[in-house]
Amino acid sequence: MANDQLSVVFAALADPTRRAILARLAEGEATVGELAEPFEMSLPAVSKHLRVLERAGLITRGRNAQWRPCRLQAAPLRQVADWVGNYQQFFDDSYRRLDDYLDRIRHQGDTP
Amino acid sequence: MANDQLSVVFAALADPTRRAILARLAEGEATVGELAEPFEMSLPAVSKHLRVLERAGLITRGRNAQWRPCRLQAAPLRQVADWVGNYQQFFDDSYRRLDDYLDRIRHQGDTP
DNA sequence: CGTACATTGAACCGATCAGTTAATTAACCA
DNA sequence: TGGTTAATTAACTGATCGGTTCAATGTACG
Repeated sequence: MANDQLSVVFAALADPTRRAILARLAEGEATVGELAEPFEMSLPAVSKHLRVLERAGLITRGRNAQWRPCRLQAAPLRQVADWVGNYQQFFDDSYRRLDDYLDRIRHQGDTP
Repeated sequence: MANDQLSVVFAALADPTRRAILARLAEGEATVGELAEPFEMSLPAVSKHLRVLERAGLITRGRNAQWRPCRLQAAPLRQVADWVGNYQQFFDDSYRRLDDYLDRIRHQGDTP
């Protein structure tokens, strides 16, 4: 995998377990054990996922006795939003073309 | 890599070469040779990148004699935009917290 | 027909990934 | 102090990635 920041973020997001973890963290911070609970995989596996998310800057980890509460970080998600936002114009064009197409087939029988 | 659609799309985006290819295609369709031109890698390497993008639904390929023109497809990018949009609220909260914080340190000297 | 061009396929390589189990660290608690 | 709990590290595995080179395919064109 490439090591530029955006690539690291996208790679971190390319896994449903990690996205589920982010969704959980959007509701508030949680410990590793709490985050692992919904999954069938081992704890070290979850720990590795968290490390991937941390290296992508998507989460930070604090310390509270023997717990390591995780918190979601918005910045990389904004990066993603900004990147995909560059294609907004393309979305719009794409929709316009679809509309045109639908208009055309809609009026196809009008002038045979 | 997981094989659910969104994971496949994110994985495809987790490479600067592939993102550069998409950026190029946002300006209009192009052949494999044209797409490969800016890069130092071999043509088969670019061909592989294109296959990854195609399997993610990010591009489609047509046929024109011995050329295979590639076109950008908006749908998966919309998927990404929608996904990240779910965190918009979190962005806003995050900004609000930052604003609060900035306000606090800004007024720190006011009431000692 | 034969040759040149655009692209893909096949086989291979080293690196990384996602998971496992077992051992280790670190903090609490009685 | 010793035991329990939370989490990470270490070592290993099979699969996938991103790149290479060389060969094959398919199309145009003289």
